[in-house]
Amino acid sequence: MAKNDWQVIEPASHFSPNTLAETLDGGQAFRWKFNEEVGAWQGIFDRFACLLKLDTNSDLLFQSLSKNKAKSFSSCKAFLRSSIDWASHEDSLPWRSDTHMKQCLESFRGLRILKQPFGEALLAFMCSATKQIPQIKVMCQNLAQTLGSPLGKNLHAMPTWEQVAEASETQLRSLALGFRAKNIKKTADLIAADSTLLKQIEQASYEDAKSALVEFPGVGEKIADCALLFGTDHMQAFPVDTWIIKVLEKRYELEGWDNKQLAQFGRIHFGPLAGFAQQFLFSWERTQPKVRA
DNA sequence: AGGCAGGTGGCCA
DNA sequence: TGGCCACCTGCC
Repeated sequence: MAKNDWQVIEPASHFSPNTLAETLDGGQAFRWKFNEEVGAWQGIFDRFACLLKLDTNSDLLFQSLSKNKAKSFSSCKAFLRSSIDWASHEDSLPWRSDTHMKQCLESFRGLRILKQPFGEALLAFMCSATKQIPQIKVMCQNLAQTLGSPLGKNLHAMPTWEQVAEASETQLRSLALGFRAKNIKKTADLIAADSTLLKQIEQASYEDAKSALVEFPGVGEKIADCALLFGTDHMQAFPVDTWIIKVLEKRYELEGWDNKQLAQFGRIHFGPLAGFAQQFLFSWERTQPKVRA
């Protein structure tokens, strides 16, 4: 691969190798893997495939693997939310008064929230119920390979919801979706039946979008918050999953609070960037060595 | 070998 | 409201 195929997509990026990995492959997106041969992250988002790697001077380098290289480049910038000043976002989190938050920030400087296509985020997180990251990645890969549009070189986009709707529940089950298949099929039918529905939800306020999302079968508060955090600009969305429950109980002494109360605590304590804070808590907790009883 | 995993929905008191 | 349980599937 010729050197000049690489373009600087973000000069002097705020990423470390670790936080780039954690951002791309730490549980918010499921279509990235490290390509050992090339020494770069290879990923697919929207209708684009590309490579990303950090240069020694911490420039972030990009190489398109799909057609329409110019559009691929600008779309990847949007996907990375490159225009956001992430360092000042970090500074605005309540680390001054919250020692655990401070520790998480110090461990994951440069971590950020990606901007995935809304429909993709919703689909991926509908797959995520009681699954671990490697298995969610398999489901997404199966969905893309079987139902998504080809991008060349055995690369496939995630299917649109209309494409999902064309599959039967049985077919979806054969893609290792398990009991999620039924709800994903029903949700796909609802979305396919109203061509503006998903766009309307995407453009609605946080509260309105969340109420609309939880109407879909198989979408509760947690999945709705994930779709909104990773697929829209609503960074106040605060997904409460098992990891976050653990942190809030242990570090914030909130034993006995239910998930709704925990979500409310998160949005109040961490503020308008609660979802960004959540990602630090999540990454820290997820990468802690397991303690054996 | 059985229990559990980035949940949700249904049923029961 | 609050607690309990089934639900696919793969991995420890």
